[in-house]
Amino acid sequence: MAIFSKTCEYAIRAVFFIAHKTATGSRVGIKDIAQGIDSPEHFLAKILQDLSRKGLISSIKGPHGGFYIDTPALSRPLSEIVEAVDGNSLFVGCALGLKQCSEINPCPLHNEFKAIRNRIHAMLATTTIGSFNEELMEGLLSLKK
Amino acid sequence: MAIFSKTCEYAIRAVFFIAHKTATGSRVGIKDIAQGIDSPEHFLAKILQDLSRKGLISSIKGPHGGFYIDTPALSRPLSEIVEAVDGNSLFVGCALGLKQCSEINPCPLHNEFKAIRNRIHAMLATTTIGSFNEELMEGLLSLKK
DNA sequence: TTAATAAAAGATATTTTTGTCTTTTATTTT
DNA sequence: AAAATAAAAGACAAAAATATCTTTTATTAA
Ligand code: FES
Ligand code: FES
Repeated sequence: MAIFSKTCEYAIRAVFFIAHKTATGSRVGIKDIAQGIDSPEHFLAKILQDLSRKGLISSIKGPHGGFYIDTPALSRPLSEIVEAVDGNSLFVGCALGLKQCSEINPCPLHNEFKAIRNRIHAMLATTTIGSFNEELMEGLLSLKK
Repeated sequence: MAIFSKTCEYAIRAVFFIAHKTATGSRVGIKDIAQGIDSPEHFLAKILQDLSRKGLISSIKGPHGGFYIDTPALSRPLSEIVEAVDGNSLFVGCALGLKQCSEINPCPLHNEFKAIRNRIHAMLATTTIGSFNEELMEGLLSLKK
C-alpha cells in the first residue's frame, strides 16, 4: 500500500504543478497539467473540480481560462490538500484499524506509530503549496515518471 | 487513507492474536481468531491460508487443529507479514506515486518522506511477532474495537 | 471405518477506487 | 450574435479491494 490514494497523489502533484506554472499570474489548462504530471486527464479533471469547489485552487472557464493558484493560497499547507482528498484518517487513525486510536485502548503499535503519524502530519503541515516552486522551475524536482 | 490495507491490518492483528494465544503450544481456531480481533471470518480465513502457505504461521486440520505460531517464528519481524501481504511498496515506493523513487529524479517530498519511510520500516523490522505477548496477556493492549 | 471437526479451496457478490467518455455551462474572441 | 475555447458536470466502465457462502480435503476420535 502506498501512503496516499492515487487520487491524493495526483492532487498533490497537480497542485505543485499548477503552483509553479501560475506563480506569475497565468493559467494552465487541464491537458497541460495532466501531461505535466503524467495522469489520466478526465480523472484529474474530477479531482481539480473538487479542489476548486473547496476553494483550494481557482479556475476560470473559456479561452485563456484554466487553473491557477493565487499568491495567498501558495502559503497554505499541503495538509489541507490531503485532508480535502483523503480525509484526516492518516493523521488520527489507528495503524491496525481499530475503530478509535486512543491511549486508554491502544493497539500494539500505538506508541511507535503515533510518533510516525505526527511526523507525517508535520511534514504536510510545514510544507506549503508554493514551497517547491524554485526547485521545480530549475528542474531539480520531478512530478512525473 | 490508512497506512496498511484492511487485509494487512487483519493479518497483523491476527498474527499477534495467534502468537499470544498459542505461545504455550496450543492452537486456536479461525472462529476464535475472527471474533478475537473483530474481523470477517471467511475473509480472515483467506488471509491466514496465505500466510500459512508462505510459512509465516502454521496450521493443522481436524479436531483440536487450528492455527499456531511456533517458538522460532515468534522472533520473526512484523515486516515479513507486511511484505507478504502488502508487498514492499511502503518501504521503497514514492510518496507521490512516481514510478520509481530515486535520488536522481526525486519528487518534492522525497527527502522528508524517505526518513519517514525508514522509520516505518524500522518499527516493523524491530517489532517481532511475539514481542507483545506479555502485554496482550495482561490486557494492556487491544486487538479489537 | 464412520462421524465429527476444522482448515483449504473454490465460487460468487459487493463496494470502493480508478479511469473514460459525453454533454453542458461559462467565457472570450471574432 | 456566432463560433471557439475550456472547465463543470453527468453517465458509465473497468479493476481492485473487501466480504460471503459453499464444497472439498485432511485429521482425529469414537
Ligand atoms: S491505537 Fe493503534 S495507533 Fe493508536
Ligand atoms: S521520489 Fe518521491 S519519495 Fe522518493
